[in-house]
Amino acid sequence: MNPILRKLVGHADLDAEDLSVLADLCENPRIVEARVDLVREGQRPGTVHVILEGFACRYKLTAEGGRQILAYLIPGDFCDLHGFVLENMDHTVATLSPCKVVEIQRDSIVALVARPKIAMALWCSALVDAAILREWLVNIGQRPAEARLAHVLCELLLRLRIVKLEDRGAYTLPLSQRDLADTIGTSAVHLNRVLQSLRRQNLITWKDDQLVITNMARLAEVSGFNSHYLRIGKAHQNSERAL
Amino acid sequence: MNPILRKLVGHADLDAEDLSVLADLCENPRIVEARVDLVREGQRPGTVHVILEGFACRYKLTAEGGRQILAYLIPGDFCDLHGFVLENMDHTVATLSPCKVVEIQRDSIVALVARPKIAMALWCSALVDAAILREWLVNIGQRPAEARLAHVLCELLLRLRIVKLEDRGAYTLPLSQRDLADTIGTSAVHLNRVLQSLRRQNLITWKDDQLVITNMARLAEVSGFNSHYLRIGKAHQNSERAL
DNA sequence: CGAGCCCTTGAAACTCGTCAATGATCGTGG
DNA sequence: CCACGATCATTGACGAGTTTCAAGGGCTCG
Repeated sequence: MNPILRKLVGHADLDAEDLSVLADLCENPRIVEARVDLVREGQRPGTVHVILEGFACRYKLTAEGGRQILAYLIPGDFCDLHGFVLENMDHTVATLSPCKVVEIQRDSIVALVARPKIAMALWCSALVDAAILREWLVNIGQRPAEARLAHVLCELLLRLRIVKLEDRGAYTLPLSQRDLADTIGTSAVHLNRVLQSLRRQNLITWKDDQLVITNMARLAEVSGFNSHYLRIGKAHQNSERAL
Repeated sequence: MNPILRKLVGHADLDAEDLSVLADLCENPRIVEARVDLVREGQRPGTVHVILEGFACRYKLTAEGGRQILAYLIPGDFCDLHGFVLENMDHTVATLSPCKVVEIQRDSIVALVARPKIAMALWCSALVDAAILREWLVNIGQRPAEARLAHVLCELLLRLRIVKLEDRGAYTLPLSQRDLADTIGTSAVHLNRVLQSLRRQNLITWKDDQLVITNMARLAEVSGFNSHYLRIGKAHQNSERAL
């Protein structure tokens, strides 16, 4: 079952032909190993990348050598639709874990957005991405490191649930501590301490890439997490019936 | 001369009729005093607001009472085009200074986006807004407070230049220090100290809302500022000829 | 004239970053 | 096969950046 479908059905009332067009996109996936740049800052991508399996991210490097992760790209996410309108990328897209990726050609994208419901779903999805970015800014700007980390873990839980990659508070989190540090803007050392604080409070466990949120209510509380910005609608909640 | 035009001509090759349609929008502006919410989080705006004069912002409040400013809205900026697609706002839009604002009705927006070049220009403009948001995340996540402040001031210089509200490094900055603190995620006290550090280095002066960047090269250097993400193209640089 | 807001400054406390060292795991090549 | 280097997680000590608390001065406005 295709994560693109799972994601987009939450944003628009796709009909059978829409679904089959989307399913056809995933014909020839490519396996990409971890830590590979898919599209680099300054480039103009000729194709659109979609993640089918694994974790990828957007990031930017600073002159001082720091890396800021700007977004996580999880199965079902389109990486570079903006590259279609603007000349070149203002950031880099890279895999964090091994990934299964499809590259969609320009023609296919044009065919996609010619279908009104799919265009609507992609449009909504882009707006949710922007809302996530705003929430990250609040997160990094206003909260202490422990709350920042907790917030990111809460958000991932809900995003992965949409594409059915979460099971009762548990999901695969194939990241290094440095990756997490670069997303919440702390040093790797401090991230480690904050992580252990969450473990000591019995809020999470994390071993062998398996993250388990053992107390979601409490984790959401310490992080000030409110899922509203993710716009998880009825369609997503009952996506088993919608499909 | 209309700031909407100044801004959009940089993104698309608008013809005479496009320009006149855009100019007609600004017929009945409204004066709004400082610190007034234009659209609140959770609401679904029925109209689209455009700033013609003054400074506004997007912001979110946290449970702990903190405010994070997510974007500055300056003359020519559309405040809530996304409200058209999604049900409700994930953040609040408010004036920071007294503003001249126009409210565009749904019908007029539909008429606007029916014109391909205007739709393209609005689309590009939204993508630049997203790029600015990403750069802010890098700014807050990776740089120390002094560089963060310097970066914001550099960005504003260039954005205001596009709409001809900057003159040889000087522009009107009608914000309080608290506003700046809430944009770079520091306390107001620390912002004050960092501000004075920039003044002591003779990089800026700021008095009676008049900000002067006395050494742009140096200010850009200390903040790691690179204007690339703003996508200021040829059309903007020679906008006096384009109009 | 007083109230309120903004800017400014000092001192103390705290969060967080840097430096340094250790152990664990893992893939690679000798 | 084992040694080696590389990457990652962990911990301690120290210092820098930043917050909080507190107080005072300048300004506007009622």
